[in-house]
Amino acid sequence: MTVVRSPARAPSPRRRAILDAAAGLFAARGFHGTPIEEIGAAVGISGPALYRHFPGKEALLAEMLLDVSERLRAAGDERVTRAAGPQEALDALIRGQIDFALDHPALITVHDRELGNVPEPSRRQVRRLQRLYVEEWVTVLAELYPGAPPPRLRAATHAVFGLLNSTPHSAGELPREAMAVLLHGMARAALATMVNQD
Amino acid sequence: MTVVRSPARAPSPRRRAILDAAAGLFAARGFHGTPIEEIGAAVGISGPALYRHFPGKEALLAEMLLDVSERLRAAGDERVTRAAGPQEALDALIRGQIDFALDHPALITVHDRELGNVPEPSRRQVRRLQRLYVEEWVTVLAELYPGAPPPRLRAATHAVFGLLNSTPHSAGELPREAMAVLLHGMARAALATMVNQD
DNA sequence: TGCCGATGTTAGTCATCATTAACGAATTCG
DNA sequence: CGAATTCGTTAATGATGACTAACATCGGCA
Repeated sequence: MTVVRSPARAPSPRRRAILDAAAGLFAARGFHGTPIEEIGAAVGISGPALYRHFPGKEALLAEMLLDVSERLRAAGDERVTRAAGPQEALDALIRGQIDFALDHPALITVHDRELGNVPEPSRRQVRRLQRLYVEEWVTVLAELYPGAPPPRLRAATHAVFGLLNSTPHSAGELPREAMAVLLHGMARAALATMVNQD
Repeated sequence: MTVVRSPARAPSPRRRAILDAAAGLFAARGFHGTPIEEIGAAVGISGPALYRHFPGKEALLAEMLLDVSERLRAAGDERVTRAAGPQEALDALIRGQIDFALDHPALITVHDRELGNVPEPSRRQVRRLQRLYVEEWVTVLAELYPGAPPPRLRAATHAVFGLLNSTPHSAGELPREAMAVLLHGMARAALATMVNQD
C-alpha cells in the first residue's frame, strides 16, 4: 500500500493545472457552484478524470487552501527574519501580501471565502497557519508600537488584510505597480494610527 | 410603466424573519450551501413554505442584496447632503459604513460574496447601486483631495471598503465602540495618503 | 353560516451533481 | 514480447435539493 497521502509530493503539471483552474472557478462561482465537470473541462480532461489526481472535490479545496496558507506564512516568516528592524519587517510583510494578492487574486478570494467547506482534519490546519501568519504581523507591530494592546493590533491586522485583499474588487482600476504603491502607502498610514492610545 | 418589482411592499414580519435568517445562513454556508429547508427551519416553518413569501431562492437573494445596496446608497446620500463640508461628509460616510458593518456583518458578507448568484435583471440593478455608492465616496474625496486622479480615488475607496468590512473577520477582538473608533481612524489615515501625488 | 385568501404541511417530481464501475490505450520495464 | 501501472473515457448509482401538487387550517366577512 502507498503512503497515506502526501499532499504536495510530485507536483505533476496536470495536478498544478487542475489546482489553478479550480482556483479561478471557485473564485468566480464558489465551491458549491462549480461542478467537477467544469474543472475537468478547464484543463482539457472530462469530469471524473479528476479522481486520478485527487481523492475528491473537498480534498482538492483542502490542498489548495493549505498551500496558500503555508505559502503566506512561510513567505512572511522569511521576510521578517531577513529584515533589519521592525519597520523594515513591516514593510516587507505589507509588500509580500500585496504581491501575493496581485499575483493570485483568485487564491486570495477562495482563501477567505471557502474555509467553511474544507473538511475537518485540514480546516484546523489552515486556521493554525492563518493564526501564525497573523501573529507574525502582531509581533512586528508590537515592537513598532509598544503600548498598543495586542487585541487592538490583531484587529488592525485583520483590517489591513481587508484593505490589501481588496485588490480582486478593484481589478483594473490602476496599473499594477501604481496599485501596489497606493496600497502600501494606505496600509502604512492606517497602521501608523497605532501610535495613538485613545 | 411600473417599476420592475416593488421590493419592500408590505414587510410582513414573516418575510423579515426569513430574510434575516437567510442572511445569516448564506453568510455562514454560502448560497449554494444552504438548503431552502434550513432557511425555513430557522424561522419555524418547514421547507417549501418559503414559496408563500418568495417566488424562489434566487429571488430571495436578489431582494436581500437589492435592499442592502439601496440602504447603503441611500444612507450615504443623506449623510453627504446633511454634511457641512467635504471632511465632514467623508467622516459621515465612514461612520455610516462602520455602523452598518458592525450592525449587519452577515449582510456585508453576503453582499460581496454572492452577487454572482443574483439572477440577471436584479444583478445589474445591484451593480448600479453599488457604483452610485462608490461614486458618492469618490465625489467627496475629489473635493477633499483635488489633484488625485479619479481612478486612484476609486481604488482607494474599494480598499477602504475592504478595511471597514473586515469586521466580520475580526469579530469579538474588541468591544464595539473601540472597534468603530479604531476603524474610523485607520480609514481616515489611509485616505489621507491621497494628498501625495507620487 | 359558509366561502375565501393567506399560510402551512407533506408527498411527489426532476435536475444536478459527486462519486464509482468497467473498460481502453499507452508507457514502463521484466 | 507481455504484464502492470498511469491516466483517460463513458455509463451507472445515489444523494441532495429546488420546486410543484394536493390537501389542511383558520381568521375574516358578505
